[in-house]
Amino acid sequence: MPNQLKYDRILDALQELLKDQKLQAISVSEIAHTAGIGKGSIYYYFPSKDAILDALVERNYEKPLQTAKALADQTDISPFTRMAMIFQACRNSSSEFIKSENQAGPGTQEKTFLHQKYVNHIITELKPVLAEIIRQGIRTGEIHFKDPEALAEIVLIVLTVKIDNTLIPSSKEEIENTISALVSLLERGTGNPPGSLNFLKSRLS
Amino acid sequence: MPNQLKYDRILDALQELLKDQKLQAISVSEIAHTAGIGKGSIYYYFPSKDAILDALVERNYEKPLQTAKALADQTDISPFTRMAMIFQACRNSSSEFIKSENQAGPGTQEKTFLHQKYVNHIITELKPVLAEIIRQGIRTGEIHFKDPEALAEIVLIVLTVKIDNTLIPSSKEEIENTISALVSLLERGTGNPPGSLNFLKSRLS
DNA sequence: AAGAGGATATGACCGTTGGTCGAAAAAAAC
DNA sequence: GTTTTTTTCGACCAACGGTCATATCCTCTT
Repeated sequence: MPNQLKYDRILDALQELLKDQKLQAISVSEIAHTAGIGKGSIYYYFPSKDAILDALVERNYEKPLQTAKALADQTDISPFTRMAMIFQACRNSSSEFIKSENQAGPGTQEKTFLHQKYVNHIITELKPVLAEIIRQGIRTGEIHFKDPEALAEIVLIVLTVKIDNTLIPSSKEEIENTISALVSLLERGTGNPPGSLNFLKSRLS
Repeated sequence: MPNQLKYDRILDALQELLKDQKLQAISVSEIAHTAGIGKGSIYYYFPSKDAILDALVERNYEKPLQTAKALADQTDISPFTRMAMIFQACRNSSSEFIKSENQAGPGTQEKTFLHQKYVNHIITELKPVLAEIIRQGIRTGEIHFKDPEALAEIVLIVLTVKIDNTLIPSSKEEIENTISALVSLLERGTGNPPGSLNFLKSRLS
């Protein structure tokens, strides 16, 4: 909080360095040098090296998450439309930040917490929102399901894991197929006619 | 390869130490000492600290995966029973090895490759097996679904992510709920009567 | 204008780490 | 028994994350 400028400078530096190195290979001194400050200053703004990564993830996903959260209260929009908007928010937020080259070999496995963090962040933040939307859909009779929280979690897990595309790297086609299958499962699982949720499938960037 | 005994001793040591420490907190010297050998010898068997972890993951998931794979050909057993056995295999393999204390706070995120590896390994290895089982179920009319591969993937993603319990740490109760919801979704999504797949829910250890 | 006092910034410094290496010990080969 | 190869080892190294006493800056008060 004290000096937002330096704080951001540090985050920028880490983001820059992450583009072509794994986290383990980046030293705190390196971050400090890239940010144009002394190493000691890093620890004035962050308690640990890991905390910098946490903050970076936080910063990059704050905006899409906030807009997604705002949807929960828009009760005038159909639950399914709002669900589709959340789907879209997930897609945008991921493609913006994590553009890792998926080189083969065991080297890339170090950048994974970044992805883990992304998935974790999105799911935990979005789950209550989506659950609330589902709950509203249940109330209006548009959705039939017993446990809104669990359904929200299932949807978000599959969605984020597939969209992130790091845990189980797949072709674009496979991703589409899985999401299509998820939508089919949702339709039948929530008592909706086939094809009624098709708009959820809309293109992946 | 040269001396399988020492090799295994090292893996045992790491496994033991992982029970109550995160990977970063375990030093190579510590592993060596626990294994009862000199530090230098570690590097006679493994090229790096991370390679030890890789080997450990490999060793721990080989057996349950092999047995799960063997199920694919057991066409005399009902597809649902075989699915339940795969569910069980996932549970066993994870609970056996990954017993992380899920302390709150952002500190624990360093052990993540281990979990990422687990999830990735299980899903990619088990997906064709489960898909084949589902395909057989479709052929016999016990399951109604269009895309067996995608369904298998959805099931495995939710299952492993929840069972691993690292991406979205939850209480045992929440895990049960999510899996119950998945089963409900499966029942209705595959044209089966409610409750018919209940045995898939069987207790988590 | 002076200076007191907190906020900010820093690099030398510390304990420890992952990994290397030459040499010793053990085993194998002859 | 002697050479050769495999295996073991801990002292050693560079580099790391993190700490700290000190230094600089900024803002008030007088």
